[in-house]
Amino acid sequence: MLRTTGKARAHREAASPLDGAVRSALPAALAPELATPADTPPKGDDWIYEVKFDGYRVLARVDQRAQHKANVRIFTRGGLDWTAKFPKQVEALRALDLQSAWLDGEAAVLDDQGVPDFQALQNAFDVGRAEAITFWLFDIPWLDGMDLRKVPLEARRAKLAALLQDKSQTALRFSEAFEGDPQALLQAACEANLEGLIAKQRDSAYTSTRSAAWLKLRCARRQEFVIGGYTEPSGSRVGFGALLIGVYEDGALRYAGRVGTGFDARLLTSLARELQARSRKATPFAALPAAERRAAVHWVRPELVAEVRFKTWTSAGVVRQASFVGLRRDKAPETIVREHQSPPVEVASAARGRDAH
DNA sequence: TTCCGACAGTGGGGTCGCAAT
DNA sequence: ATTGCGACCCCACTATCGGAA
Repeated sequence: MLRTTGKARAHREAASPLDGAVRSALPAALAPELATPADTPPKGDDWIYEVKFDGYRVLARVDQRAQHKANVRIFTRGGLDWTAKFPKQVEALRALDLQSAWLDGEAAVLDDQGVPDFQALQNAFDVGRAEAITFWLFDIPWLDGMDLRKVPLEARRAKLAALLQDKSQTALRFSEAFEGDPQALLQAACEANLEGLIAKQRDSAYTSTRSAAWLKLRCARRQEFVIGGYTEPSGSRVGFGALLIGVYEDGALRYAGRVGTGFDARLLTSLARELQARSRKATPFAALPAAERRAAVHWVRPELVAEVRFKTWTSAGVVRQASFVGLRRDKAPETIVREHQSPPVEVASAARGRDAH
């Protein structure tokens, strides 16, 4: 099944009656396989490792037997038809030496250092900038009438690599696999500022669900932030919605975004009490984005320090994909600044069991 | 019986398009 | 012209439930 929330689905079907027909072109059985988050690399040598591209997941359907224009279509993970956004890829897919196929990969834009840049990808959809987009293809669950989903991963990838031998073109590229000591590979990936690695079992089938055969190994950053405010909870949420966090820069508290996940119900309640006890009228942040000035926010005295795990800093200087780790009562708020050279990899953390297998 | 995977529901940043102001 | 909002993309995380073990 495609993974969308019930709410989102209802919105979409109400918005466009065509969407249902479009989604039906994407067989439920070919929904993209998802990786399971893991804290430590797997043991053993029956795994291969690929770069985790920070982009949009794409599934491409090619059917050259049909002579009409729609013989190549590109779908998002949610099943939306985004063919029109990738003209260069459509052309390149038509030129492949095959009759029919489903191809699985990630659309990404690389920066100067060869690191996938998510914001650059979003900008690339502007007119005339789609040239920068590359599909990094890593799987082929269907080829020339053959269902390859039960075929071992390495055999599928060999077929895919054979189709993508032309390295001169940038529209479509084969996502190379790496072998070796997983700790060292992950360390190297993180030092290269990559988002992480995907570990895949060599002989695994293509399962269309979240599978333990595909593991997501993240390069997470973490550091402390000063809590300067919080938002109201909504829906069934208790305590508060999100924390507004910041770091000191030239003696002033600079806004660094929100963190709204990582708390359980008990922590939401107890933290809310501590925040209310520090309530104040004026914002402690030096310069707030306009949207944040308008938002309904409660300000607090900047006395609490939160440790936060996040993926990247955005160009606006706020954290992306942040989650709360814990309060740091041992840290003085005035000492909290942006850490530029923090060790990026957290391979040493204890396996939490569930994620690791 | 216990455990685990899938799902729903919170929360985040960013872009786009469109309607309201 | 500006602002607000929802629909998309990416995602992290918790709570819950039903079926597998």
